[in-house]
Amino acid sequence: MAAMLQLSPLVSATPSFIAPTNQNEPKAIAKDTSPTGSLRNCKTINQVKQLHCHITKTGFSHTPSNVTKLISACAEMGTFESLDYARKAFNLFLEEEETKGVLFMYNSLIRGYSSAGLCDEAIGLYVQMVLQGVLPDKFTFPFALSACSKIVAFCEGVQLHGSLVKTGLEEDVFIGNSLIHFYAECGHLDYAQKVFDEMLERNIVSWTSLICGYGRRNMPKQAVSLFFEMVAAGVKPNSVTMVCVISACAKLKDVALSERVCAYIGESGLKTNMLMVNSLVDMYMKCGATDAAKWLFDECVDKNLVLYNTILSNYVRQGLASEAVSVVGEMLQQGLRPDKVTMLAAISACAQLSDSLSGKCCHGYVLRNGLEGWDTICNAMIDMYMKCGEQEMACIIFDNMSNKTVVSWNSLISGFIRSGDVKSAWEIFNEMPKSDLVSWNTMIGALVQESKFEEAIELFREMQTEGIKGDRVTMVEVASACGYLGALDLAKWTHAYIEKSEIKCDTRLGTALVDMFAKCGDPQSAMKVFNTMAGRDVSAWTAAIRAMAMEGNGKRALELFDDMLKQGVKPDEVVFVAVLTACSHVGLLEQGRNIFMSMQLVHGISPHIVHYGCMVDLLGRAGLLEEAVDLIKCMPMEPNDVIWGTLLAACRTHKNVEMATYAAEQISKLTTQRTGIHVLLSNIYASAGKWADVAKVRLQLKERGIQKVPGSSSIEVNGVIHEFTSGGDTDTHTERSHIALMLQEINSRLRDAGYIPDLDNVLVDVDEKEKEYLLSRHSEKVAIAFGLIGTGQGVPIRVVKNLRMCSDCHSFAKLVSRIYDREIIVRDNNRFHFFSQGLCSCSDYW
DNA sequence: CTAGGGTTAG
Repeated sequence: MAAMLQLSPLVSATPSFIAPTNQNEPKAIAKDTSPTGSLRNCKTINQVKQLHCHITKTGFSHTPSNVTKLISACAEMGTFESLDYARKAFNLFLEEEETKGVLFMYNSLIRGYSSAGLCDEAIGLYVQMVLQGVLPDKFTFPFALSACSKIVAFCEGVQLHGSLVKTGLEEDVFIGNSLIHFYAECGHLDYAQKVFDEMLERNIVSWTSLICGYGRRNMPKQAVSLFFEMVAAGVKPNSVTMVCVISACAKLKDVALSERVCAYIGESGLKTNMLMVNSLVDMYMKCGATDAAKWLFDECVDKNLVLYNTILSNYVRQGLASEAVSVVGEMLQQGLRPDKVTMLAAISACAQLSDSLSGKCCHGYVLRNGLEGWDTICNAMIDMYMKCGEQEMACIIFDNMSNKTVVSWNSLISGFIRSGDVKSAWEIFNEMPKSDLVSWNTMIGALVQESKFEEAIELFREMQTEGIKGDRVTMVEVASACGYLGALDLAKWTHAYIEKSEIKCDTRLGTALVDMFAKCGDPQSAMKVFNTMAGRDVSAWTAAIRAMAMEGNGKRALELFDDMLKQGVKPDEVVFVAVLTACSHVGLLEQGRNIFMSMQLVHGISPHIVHYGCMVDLLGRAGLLEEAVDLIKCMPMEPNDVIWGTLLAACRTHKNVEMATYAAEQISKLTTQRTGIHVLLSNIYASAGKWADVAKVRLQLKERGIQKVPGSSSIEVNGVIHEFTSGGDTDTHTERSHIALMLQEINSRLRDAGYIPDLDNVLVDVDEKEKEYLLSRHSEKVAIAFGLIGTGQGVPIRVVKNLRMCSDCHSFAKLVSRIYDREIIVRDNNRFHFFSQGLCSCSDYW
């Protein structure tokens, strides 16, 4: 403390710390008759210095009253320089004088430091004053507490609370309000509420502080109900209260509730000020009432920078980048200077539009205005350059950052993943000093994107051992991985994990869970999740409809679609794909036709080529190949390889080689072709025994370097996923001899029951014996055999196959389900087959 | 003396 007091040497006439004054400063002294009194009129620190110098020369005495005036003038300015000047004058005074009158100086300085954000200084000064034996008063505590609130200095604030209880000041309403604010800012709403409850006297600030506290701690419901409680208690809100409660409404995204709250603006006769307009615009934007927000915004005559920034950030958040760009234009026209918040939004808009030219303009503006010191700005630029495909530029910014945050690293990682450079992403992920939840989520998401589902789950486990808990985003990725794997036990575990960890299941996660259970062949669980979901949007309904479609329950899928329409959910393109797929899976021909017609006529949605594909599939599967071709011919767009491929698949089902050849000819005219189509065509020729044509197609495949995707089936046994590839990969499996024996046993029991292998399904030209052998090694058969070994009686066998199941395997599974009295569920690449007692849920229509 | 607006990555 002594050292602190000796910071400045004792000076008599002119204080040594007075900097040379700027003679061009407006003269505050000019009309002055009482020199010390005019200190408070000073607008700049140089005026103060000049005046101070002047009155020191003319016999200024360092009386408590004079020094207090000097200090409060400086503290009021709140600049580092003015505070420094005040502090030095104060220290000087402390050395000359006793403690008389020093309390006011402490109060002014603590307030100055606190409002300038120099909170540590403010708290330090409070400590100094107590050590010096100066008793804080009812003004000291609010200043000191506000400093503690700003830097979330919980322990210090609690000590202050303790001391003020001793001084008996806790009944003061200002102090109570400061305590509420302090505890709320520290996240202890329980303590804030307790202070509020125990207050003997409350005013509007008490209510507002608590409402604001709840709102900011993401408890907007409590904030709004406290507001209604306040109104019911007869307390009138003021504009600050309204700003707080409106921002809570924005978080709830509830327009109706917001309107109820806003009714009090009129009722209280409150004049709307700039801050209120701003919070209203923000609220309407966040509630999705963009038109209302824009109307208010346009009505406002003297828009300020913050209002522009509000609408701008919201446009960017909603992905309306071009709207944002036009707002920036308007703003520049009004002569407003973009600040760092504006630039943040502008840079994000450039990122969304992949507009590196405008992005570079923003970059230039940032450099010219010295905004590159803000890490958020640099992070946004990294993201922008990455999204514009300029990795080098992003890396330069990253390398030049002196204060890299975890967001900087994460922006680089996600940028590399987006550009397909997963290797670099991994390097950064492993290299970064501190990874957070977002980093892990990004990497897990990348693995899911790469179809490395087991690795994704593995990384999720690793993340937990690192002590990082998953959130909604993590679980959406994990659920999606489970779905692709078709691993029901893992899926159940994931669902339980979400419930146990109290992860809030929002619409997105709920939808992911419905999809997961559907893909794992558990439509009951899928529907259970769906039925408990709160805000079901069109994608949630789509997931449920798809679940029913995959199960082959076309009727229920259509019922769900009807329910959705009845509940007023607007259908989109995607849901029609699910509904039409459901129709084609069970051959609901008329319903499918009607729904397809209703798309344009009732819902105003023009069918996309995908929807035509669904119709071709529906007609083709039903054997109406001619009608399918007619539909293709009158499509408003050029048919692509998928359309012809769908027709080709139908030709295979109905063994129409002639039309298959026609479809194949059409495909060969197209420049873009998928692998699957060639394989399909060669399979059709193979089934028909046209081995010369098969060879031709195979040669084409080889020439283009296209490889046939090998059939592969997986099955989860005791939490481990076993994968079998068609054509003898069982050799690598540890249970290979068991599986081979089991397959032999199954085949002989099936043969006794009258099973004859359908050799049409073997697509290579070999002798009968060899065909039979190859057929018996289809991956789903191997997986079923392994399932029979590895699981107990009564446990359903669940197999996931990457390709469409062949008809021989289908008959095989039906028979096994009867002879071994087991439920078998096979998910192929687009639907499920539930085998039980010799029958399949698809009634052999698939 | 106490309460209030806009902020990047998954």
